[in-house]
Amino acid sequence: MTVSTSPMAPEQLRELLSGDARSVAPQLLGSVLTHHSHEGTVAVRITEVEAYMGPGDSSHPDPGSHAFRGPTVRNAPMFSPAGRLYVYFTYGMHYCANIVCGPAGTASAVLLRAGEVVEGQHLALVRRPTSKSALDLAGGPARLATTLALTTADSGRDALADPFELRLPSVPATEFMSGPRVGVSGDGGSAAYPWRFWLPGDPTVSRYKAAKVRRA
DNA sequence: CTCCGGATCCTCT
DNA sequence: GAGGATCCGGAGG
Repeated sequence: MTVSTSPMAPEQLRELLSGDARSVAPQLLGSVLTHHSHEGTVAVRITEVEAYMGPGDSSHPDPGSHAFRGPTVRNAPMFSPAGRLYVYFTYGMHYCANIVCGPAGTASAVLLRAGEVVEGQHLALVRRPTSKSALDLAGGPARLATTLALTTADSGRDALADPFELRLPSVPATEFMSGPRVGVSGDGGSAAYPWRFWLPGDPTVSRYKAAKVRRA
């Protein structure tokens, strides 16, 4: 797969990310997040994201957001300047990573849900030995975080500075899909919050699973 | 292919 | 004390 991204001055990129997550999220489709370490370099082209808002925007309260009830120790990076990482630990074993958006003081972030490993496939496979194909190296938010070696130690760090790089696509995605967010319980996961965005037809995007209906 | 349960512990109530 | 922005493997169709 051809990757076409363009370099951009960090301050220009940060300005772009300072919009709210719902408008920034689709612009991140096709972007490439790179992580360098002593182990090597892994780069992921983002194919699926979700927007989460904070309590500051009263016109769009987001009950699915970690920041819905205000700042806590865990979600503090969501309130920090655009371009930082917000990484959290969940289900007792998984990490998930967001790019913080919006101006400092608001809590707007984009969850990186899936991507394609475009550099460092071997290292990615070492980090995710259970992967059965290249497609699932970063096909899921926790898989993507593992592939890039992201943990809570990275939460609050700047994604636009060493050891990270973020490049937006040279041409923004002209077509993308949107729909309800995955795994969000309550109203926040309903069709009233169609804040999941993905590149149509990309094989790394998780197949949509409708919430299962249960009988009493 | 789909469905379902277990893993495992941090975070906030 | 409950539940989670998930993943994986096993059972069944």
